Amino acid sequence: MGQPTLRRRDRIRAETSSEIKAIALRLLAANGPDAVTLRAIARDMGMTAGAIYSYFDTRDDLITALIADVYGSLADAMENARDSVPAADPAGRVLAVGHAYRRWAVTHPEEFRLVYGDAVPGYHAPANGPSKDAEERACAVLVELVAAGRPNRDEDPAAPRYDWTDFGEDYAAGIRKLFPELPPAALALALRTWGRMHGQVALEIYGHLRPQLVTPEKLYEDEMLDLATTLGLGVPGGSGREAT
Amino acid sequence: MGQPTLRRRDRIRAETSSEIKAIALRLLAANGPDAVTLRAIARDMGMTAGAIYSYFDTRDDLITALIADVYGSLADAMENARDSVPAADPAGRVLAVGHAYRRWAVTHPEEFRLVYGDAVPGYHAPANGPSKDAEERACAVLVELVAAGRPNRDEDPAAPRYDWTDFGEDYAAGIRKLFPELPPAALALALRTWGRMHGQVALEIYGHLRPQLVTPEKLYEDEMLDLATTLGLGVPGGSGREAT
DNA sequence: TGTACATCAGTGAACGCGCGTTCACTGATGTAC
DNA sequence: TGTACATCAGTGAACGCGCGTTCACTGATGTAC
Repeated sequence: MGQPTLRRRDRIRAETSSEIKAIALRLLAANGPDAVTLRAIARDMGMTAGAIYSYFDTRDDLITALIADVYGSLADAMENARDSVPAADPAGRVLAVGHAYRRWAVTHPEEFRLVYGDAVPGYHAPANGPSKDAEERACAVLVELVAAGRPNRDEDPAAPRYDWTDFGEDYAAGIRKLFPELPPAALALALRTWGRMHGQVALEIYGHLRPQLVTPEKLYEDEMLDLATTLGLGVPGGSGREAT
Repeated sequence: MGQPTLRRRDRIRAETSSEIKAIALRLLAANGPDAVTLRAIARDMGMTAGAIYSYFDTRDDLITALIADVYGSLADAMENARDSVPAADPAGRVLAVGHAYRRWAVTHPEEFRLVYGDAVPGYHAPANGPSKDAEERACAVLVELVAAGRPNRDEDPAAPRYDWTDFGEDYAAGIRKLFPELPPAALALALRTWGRMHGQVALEIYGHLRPQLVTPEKLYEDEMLDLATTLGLGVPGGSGREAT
């Protein structure tokens, strides 16, 4: 029975690999991005720095894996938020997803910086992007929100301004496979939605809102309500067909 | 005549100090934040690293000065944009300022990261914020934009939700001195405006929009048009009183 | 069950690197009379 | 105008630091018969 034992070694390998990432995250959250070094991680694990090289070829590979994990957890949070509100209440879903985005960022500020800033000094992301999957999942959630409002937005003057050549080829293909009937303007609106959630959150996390504004969540709430209106989704709690 | 010569020394001091910052900026723009080190700057100037210490007490002091300068240039760009459109066309002003914000960021991506991200590894900003003046100038521009739309926004349901205790004391005081009749809800709206400009720009600069979206300026244009509507400013080119 | 061999995770010491910062000094520039 | 002194910008060598990465090695774990 060579299989079970081989599997045992593999399992231990996978566990150690996870532990490396977990400790890297802990260091990131506790002491900021500068603290995430191979030596510090090894120190925390009671290992030698060199040992990490049997798990990750390079420091940047580790960071890349970290970003993918972290981005995945943000995508999880967004998906969970979406699923926590019935599809019949699309405005409610926008609010839920929006607040999940901010909530996640406020609870995981260093992770937010890792994904959306240049948290780690000297890190260079691989060419194809460090975490295409998670980014696509997050995007899909937004596209779904926007798509729900389409019936109320048909007269949108901006609609005819977009066609698929406005988007990256691979990216557009990926999204169209998930939403075959989606018009390009809806994807544009989804990206605008993302930007709108992102703006206030980024300002808050990077400390540009906090001393000046005492109640950022109130401001964000207003922004999300206005966003739901822009998307033609009516008012939270409604069916999405009843316009304001 | 001791004065003129004393002034000469002072002038040379000021010039060298400026040159240090200029070279730091050049390094930042050319090679990214990791390249901004005292040694690299000194190397570029044909000086010794230690010499910089007669101009800046510490590396962080230099970075702080840099941020203040850079933020000031962004504030300049915003003020110029505002002044390039007559006050009678408030929606046009929103578009001008919005595009100036993005334009500046796209032309100075590293500087944008310096101000709004954590560009420089190991840098810790001073307690009172590295560039309160420039931030206040930029904010004032936005408040002015929002204030211009007030007549058309009196029925805004969000208006009564804010009072001055929602804002930092010093910050509120500074703004109220500039705009004595401003209601707190207008300041809230100004911060939301900022967030809205910032979101898409930050995504673009940090590379989250670019491969997926080919025409970010088009998307941004739409966002700014919608923003002008939200602010109750009507349509660019109009007087601001004629609602859509 | 027992023995000979293979695998491989982790060691520990070393490498070269560039950094911020300090300090005793030199030499040109400016000052006072 | 000339001389004695003060200022002070910049030198150059050194400090200690922590980093990523490499490599020959050890010793426990697993494999084959």
